[in-house]
Amino acid sequence: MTDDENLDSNEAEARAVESRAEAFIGVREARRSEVAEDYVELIAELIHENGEARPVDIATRMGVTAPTVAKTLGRLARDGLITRAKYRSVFLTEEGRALAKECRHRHEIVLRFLLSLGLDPETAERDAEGIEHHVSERTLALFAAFSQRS
Amino acid sequence: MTDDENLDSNEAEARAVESRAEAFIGVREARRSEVAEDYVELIAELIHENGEARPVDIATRMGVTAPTVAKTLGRLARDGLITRAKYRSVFLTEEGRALAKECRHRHEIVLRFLLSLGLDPETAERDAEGIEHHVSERTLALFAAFSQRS
DNA sequence: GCAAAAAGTTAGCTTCGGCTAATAATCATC
DNA sequence: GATGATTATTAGCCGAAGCTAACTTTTTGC
Repeated sequence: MTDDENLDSNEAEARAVESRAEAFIGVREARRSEVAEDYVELIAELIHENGEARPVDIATRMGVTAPTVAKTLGRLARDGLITRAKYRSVFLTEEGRALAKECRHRHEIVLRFLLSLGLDPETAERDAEGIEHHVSERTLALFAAFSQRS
Repeated sequence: MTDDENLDSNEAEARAVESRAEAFIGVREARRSEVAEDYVELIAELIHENGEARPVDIATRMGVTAPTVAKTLGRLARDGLITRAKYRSVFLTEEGRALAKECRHRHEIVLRFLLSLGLDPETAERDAEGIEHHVSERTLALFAAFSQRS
C-alpha cells in the first residue's frame, strides 16, 4: 500500500466511523423525546374521546403509576407542551397539539404500513409504538407510498 | 343501549386499554436493552476488525466519552455479557457473543429491507440503528421475505 | 351535607446513561 | 529506561423515568 492509498483509506475509515457515531447520537436524541411524544399523543386521544385527559387515565393507558405521570406532566408543562392546574385535568398548548398531530400522523403511516405488509393488528400496534419514533421523513414517505399502492 | 351491551362495550374497552398499556410496557422493556445491544454488537465488530475492542474505540464509534463507556462496560460485565481486566481490552462472554450475533442478524435484515424499499444507504443505516430494537420476530420475518422477493 | 372512595400530589428512593475533572496506568519513542 | 502522549479509571455531578408510602383534595353516594 502506498502512502497515498493509506491516507485515503484512513480518511474513508474516519468518515465511516464518524457517520456511525452520528447515527448513534441521532438515536439517543430520538429517545429523549419518545416519552413526551407518547404522552402528548395519548393526551390528545383522551381529550378527543372523553373531553378531558385525567392523570389517572393517562396512567392506566401508559401502564405506569400516578406519581410517574405527575412527574412527567411536570416536564411536559415545563417544556410548554401542556397546561395544567392542581387537581385538574391536563390540556395541550398550541405546540402540544401540533406535536400530537404530527405523532398521530406518523403512527398511522407506520401502522398502516405494517398492516399492509401482512402483520396481524396486535403485533402491528405493538411494533408501530416502538418504530414510530425512529423513522426519518424519507422512510415515512416510502412507507406511505408502499401502503398506498398495495 | 341495554345493560348487556353496556357491559360488553366496557369490557371491550378495558381490553383495548390494557393491550395498549402492554404495548407501552413492551417498548419500555426494549428501550432498557437497547444500549447493551448496541455496545455488544459494536464490540463484536471491533474484535472482528481489529482483534480487540478498546474502550477508546468504543467511545469514538458510539459518539460518547470514555467515562460513559467505562460505566456502561461495568453494567455489561455485571450482566454477564463481557469480561474485562483493568486497563485491558474487552471480550464477549458466550452469552455476549450470542446476543451480538442476534443483533447483527436483526440489523442486517432491517437494513436490507430499508434499502430494498429504495432508501438511500446513509438514511437506511441511521434508521436501521433505531428501528432494529423495536421489531418483533414476526415483523422481522416479513421484512426478510420482502427483501428476498424484491 | 358528611363519610368513604377515588384521584392527585409530594417526598424520597432507585437505576440508567450522559457529562467533566482529576488521577492512574500503559505505551511509544528517544 | 525515562518521559511524554495516549488510554483507562474514578469520583462526582445531572436529568429522565420508574417506583412506594404518605398525604391532600375532590368526587360520589347515601
